[in-house]
This record gives sequence, C-alpha cells and structure tokens, in this order.
Amino acid sequence: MVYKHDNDYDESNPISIENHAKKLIGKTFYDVVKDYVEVDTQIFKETELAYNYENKKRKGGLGQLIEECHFHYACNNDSKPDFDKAGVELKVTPYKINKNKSLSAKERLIITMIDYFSVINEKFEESHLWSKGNLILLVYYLYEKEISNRLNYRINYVKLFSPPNKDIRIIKQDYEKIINKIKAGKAHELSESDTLYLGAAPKAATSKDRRRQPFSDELAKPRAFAYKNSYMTYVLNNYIVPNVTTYETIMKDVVDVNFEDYVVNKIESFSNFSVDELCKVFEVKYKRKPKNLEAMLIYRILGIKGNQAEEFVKANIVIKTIRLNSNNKIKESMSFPTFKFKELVKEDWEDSSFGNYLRETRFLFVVYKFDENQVLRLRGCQFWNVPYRDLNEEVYSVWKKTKQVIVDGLQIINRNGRNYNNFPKASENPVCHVRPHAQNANDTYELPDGRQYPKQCFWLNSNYILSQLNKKFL
DNA sequence: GCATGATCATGC
DNA sequence: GCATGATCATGC
Repeated sequence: MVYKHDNDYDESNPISIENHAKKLIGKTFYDVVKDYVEVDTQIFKETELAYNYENKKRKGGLGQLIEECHFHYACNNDSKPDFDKAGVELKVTPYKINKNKSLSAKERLIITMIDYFSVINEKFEESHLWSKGNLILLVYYLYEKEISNRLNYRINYVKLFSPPNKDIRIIKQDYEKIINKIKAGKAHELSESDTLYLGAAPKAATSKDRRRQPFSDELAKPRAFAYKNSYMTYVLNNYIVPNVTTYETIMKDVVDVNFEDYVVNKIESFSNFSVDELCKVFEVKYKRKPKNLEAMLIYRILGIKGNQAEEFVKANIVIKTIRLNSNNKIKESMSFPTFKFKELVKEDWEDSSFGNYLRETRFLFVVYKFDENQVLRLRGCQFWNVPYRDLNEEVYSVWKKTKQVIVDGLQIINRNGRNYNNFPKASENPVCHVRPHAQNANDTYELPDGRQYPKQCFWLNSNYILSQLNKKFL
C-alpha cells in the first residue's frame, strides 16, 4: 500500500471538513505530501515529482495538493463548490508579515471566472459566484520571500469563513455593478477599483488573452470574481487572527442604501460649511492645524471618531482632499507613494506598482473651495477611479518613459544649485508627470548606476484632476 | 503665472 | 525614521 486513504471527515458537514483541515495547522506543504505517502523515500520522491508541486507556474497547485493529499479527492474544475454536499469552497491562500509586524493577505482571493455571457442572467443569490463565495474554508499559509521552494511554506491558520451580513450587502452591490457594466457593453473597461469588496480581477494566462462579451464587439480581458486584497486583509485580521485592531463602521445600522450614495449624501449635507464651522460642529479643537484636518472632518461627518473607517479599509478607499481656488483652479497636483528607481526598471506595466495601485485603489475625492473671502468651504465629494483609457494610454506612456529614462541613465543638470532632470514633465502629458516627493535633498534612493537621487513619485496633473471633478463643485 | 524642483511638518 | 499630505520658491 502506497497512499493513505483514511478519510475521517464527513464531506456533507462543513464543521467536520473544517476540523479535518485544522490538522494542517503547523505543517508545511512538504509535510502534507510526506504524510500522504507511506514512508518510502523513493516513492515519495516520485510522488512529489509526479505532482510537480514545486513548479511555481502551476497555479492552484498548492490548493490541489491539499485536496489530493489531505482530503483525498481529485480536484474538480467545474463551477460547483469543492465540497459540493456541504457547500464549502476550499481556498489555500498566502499571507505575509509586514515590516511593522502587521499581517496582510498577499493576494486577492479568486472565487470563480466571470463568464460574460451567462453571468448577465444570474441573480446574485443564485449566482455561481455566491454558491462558491458564501462559505469558504480558508487555509492560510505564510509566504516568505526567502523561501524558494514553496513546499516549505507553512500553514498557520485554517477557518471556515462566511461574509457577515453587513458585508454581503456591499458584495451584492459590487456584483450588480460589475454585471451592469457588462450589460452596458463595457466588459473591456472593467476594473477592480470600480467596486468595494468584490472585484473583477484580471485572470489571463497571457497578457494577450481576450474574451468575447455579449453587448459589444470589443474583446475583453478574462476576469474572475475575487475578494479584493484589502478585503481579505481585513478578514485575516478580524476573523482569522483576532487581534486588537478594530475599526469604526460608517454604515452602523443603515440598511438597504447604496454605500457610496450614503457617504456622498452625508458629506454633502455639510456642503458650504467652512472648515472653522465644521470644527465647531464636531468640536474639533487644535493648537496647530493638523495637516490632515480637512480629511479628519470628513471622518467626523461620517460618524467616525478616529481616522480609519472599516468600509474604507476593506475596500481600499483612499481619501484625497482637493482644494479649489476661488477662480476654480487647482493649485497643486496630486501625489502618490514614491517609487524605487531600481525596482521600477525591473517591472512590466501589467504588474507595475503604480499601475496596480491605480487599478486597485478607489478614491474618495473631497472637494473644498476658497470663497471670495478666501475662506475654505466644503463643496462635496465624489468616488473616483482612474478611467480605463487614461490609465492604459496616458499613464502607461508616462510610466514607460520614466522607466526608459532610468534605464538610459537619468540626465541631471545642475543650474544655480537646482538639479534639472529629464523625467516626464506635467507639460508633456495631460494626465500625469514625475516629480520629487522627498523630505529633503538627502532623502534619496539609488539609481541603477549607483548615483543617489531624491525620491520621486508619479503625480496626477492638477488640470487633469480638475477635468475629472463633477462640475457642481465649481 | 505657472511648471518644476524642493522641502516642510505631522503622525505613525 | 519614514511616509505622506501639503505647500513653498525659483526661474522660465
């Protein structure tokens, strides 16, 4: 006898399945394979190679390993949940430990491919997505950069997970938003940042892979329904590894209202209040003006005492405050995280950090405007994510040029103590440019050729931001 | 007057 | 110590 087949779990009972899975805790994938095979080095080696689990390109391989070696069933590739009789979907997924010791999901959690033709006829409650996404057995393993053989990753958490009701409401709104975009013939413009917790994540074998869609001749990238990385990070920290981090909720007991509409209406009920008036209303007192005062006031309006809201964390929503002058101009461009020169040159656009940031982040633009007496007043807010064409044409071209400039060797000319460079300028592109974003001249990163240069980031041009704003704020 | 380079300052 | 929101300052 070569393999062990003592299935001591009831495949129709979620708890029994979970209990069986909990035996995985503390094991590496290597251990799991070893436990599956009788102690016979030769056979073990053959099994290991036969499954080819070490091949990183074999996606889903680790999930398959758990299915075969721990649950002893052959993996199915159909749209039914893995444990059909129990309605449980098995997901083996990585997490990581950040520099500051906090935990993050390493990846979004792919649920099921989107079939653009059939999905438009599926109601959320009866959808393929929901049959797989409503009860998931999460098997979390720790991803470590230093470990090259992924069989050596260790499984540390196992838990059944169902999204709580407050999340289901938002997941359903997300689902409908995705369906509506497909119905509008815009499957090719789907973006993860369109939605909050459930995203339409890119899922192609190659970057050229395209699918037909029902209401347009344009070919669209293959995409899958996925719980977003930000949502899974929240799940990890709040349902899997309970810790002290709790966030305040915006939608405390408001039911059956679209989340974004609720936020916009709430904020706009304070339209035309000056910053001072808002401080009075919400009893915000300070000696020196905090730099994030205008964003703080938005949290107060939403009933949040601190400066993080549960829904924003889960949905990866970033608040950006925008100041309009009385002449309707925006003085400053919008900055983003800095990039490392040596890392940017190694990236592809499809998986670049700035590209991914824009693809995956939803923004809440909060607009303030100086009135004729130079008093700053709240005008309102809008949710925003970067439009498909702006990202893939304009931002891409600036990103590509930036990479090329670094590869070719950044040209630096010093005139009167100021360094002038040949990074893409705001005057060269309508959407974005590259500019310093450092504390001072000594706050630098290394260029590939060894020179140090002040940290830079991509900025969205102020005029471009202006063009994206709802005209009612002017 | 605005684009571009530079840096301040808070808060984690 | 660093990320990031915010804004200054110079010169074209």
